[in-house]
Amino acid sequence: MLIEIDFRDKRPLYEQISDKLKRLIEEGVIGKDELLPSVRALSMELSINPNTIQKAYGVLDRDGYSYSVAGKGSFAADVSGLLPGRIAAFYGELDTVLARAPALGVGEKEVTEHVSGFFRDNAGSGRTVPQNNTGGGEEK
Amino acid sequence: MLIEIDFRDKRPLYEQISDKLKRLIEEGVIGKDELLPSVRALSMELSINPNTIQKAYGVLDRDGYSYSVAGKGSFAADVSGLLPGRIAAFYGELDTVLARAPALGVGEKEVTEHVSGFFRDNAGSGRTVPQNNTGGGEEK
DNA sequence: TAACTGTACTAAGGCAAATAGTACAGTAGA
DNA sequence: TCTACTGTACTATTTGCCTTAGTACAGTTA
Repeated sequence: MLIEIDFRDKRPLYEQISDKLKRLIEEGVIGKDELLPSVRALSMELSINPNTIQKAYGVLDRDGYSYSVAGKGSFAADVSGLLPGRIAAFYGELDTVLARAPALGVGEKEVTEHVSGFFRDNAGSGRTVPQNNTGGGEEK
Repeated sequence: MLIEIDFRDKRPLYEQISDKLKRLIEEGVIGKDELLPSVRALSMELSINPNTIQKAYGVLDRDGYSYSVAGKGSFAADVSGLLPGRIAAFYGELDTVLARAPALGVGEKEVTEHVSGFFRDNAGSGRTVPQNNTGGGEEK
């Protein structure tokens, strides 16, 4: 299934779930206005209390990754507007990791080569962000 | 002082303390076989319960960053043997961050330029890992 | 001997996460 | 309308981890 729980992960369940759903929406695996699994269905599938799923969905709504309609369900939102912030966060996390390089004796050359290797290996799956859905999705 | 507590950080105090001490030892700020502050002294300085400091020191010992001798104190260990593992972990974390790049539309070019900028800005503080202490330090 | 060191306990309080159960309003199809 | 789904909002309880508090013991050093 799309979502799997790692019980060795010390992070809260609701955080794992919301994070994974965020990434699926970011990557376009769950498209704009697509119906997310219902709270109760996902709770049964993962054998997790519905309240925990509800909390995860509340985070998604709050952070702009989904919108919920009582009686209908929760739908993936248009996240194109979140792009600048997410890109800034990406570079911030990158800096946090890079900050440890000097103490490890890892220089710019090694990092650059590693980056090249990464993009070479992921050339096939390197899908561009699906941000050109303008026009097709009507607000339900 | 070398160690400061960030009470806005949601991580446990003992984890913050052990992490900061690890980095200080990694970077050579605390040299091999150098005496760490005592459990009680650090607990008073940070206004934290001694048990919390003790727990942090236990983590350091367990992870090979220090060795403790009852009656004498805790000393920074020789972490040169940990380098390969730490470098591997570094690249692992780097890959985790890079994995989000494609979905954000961030390509190899942008990442490489950002990396160059990072190393350019940190040129002064970019100290090489102090791994050539072989011979000087005797096991106490 | 005195003052330090690390270490090992027990006990208690606080807090967030997670579970359990119930209830209510809105939607959609038979 | 009836039924079954949907999200949402509560309260209560349990669980586990973190932190504090206090005490105790063995080893080291001046």
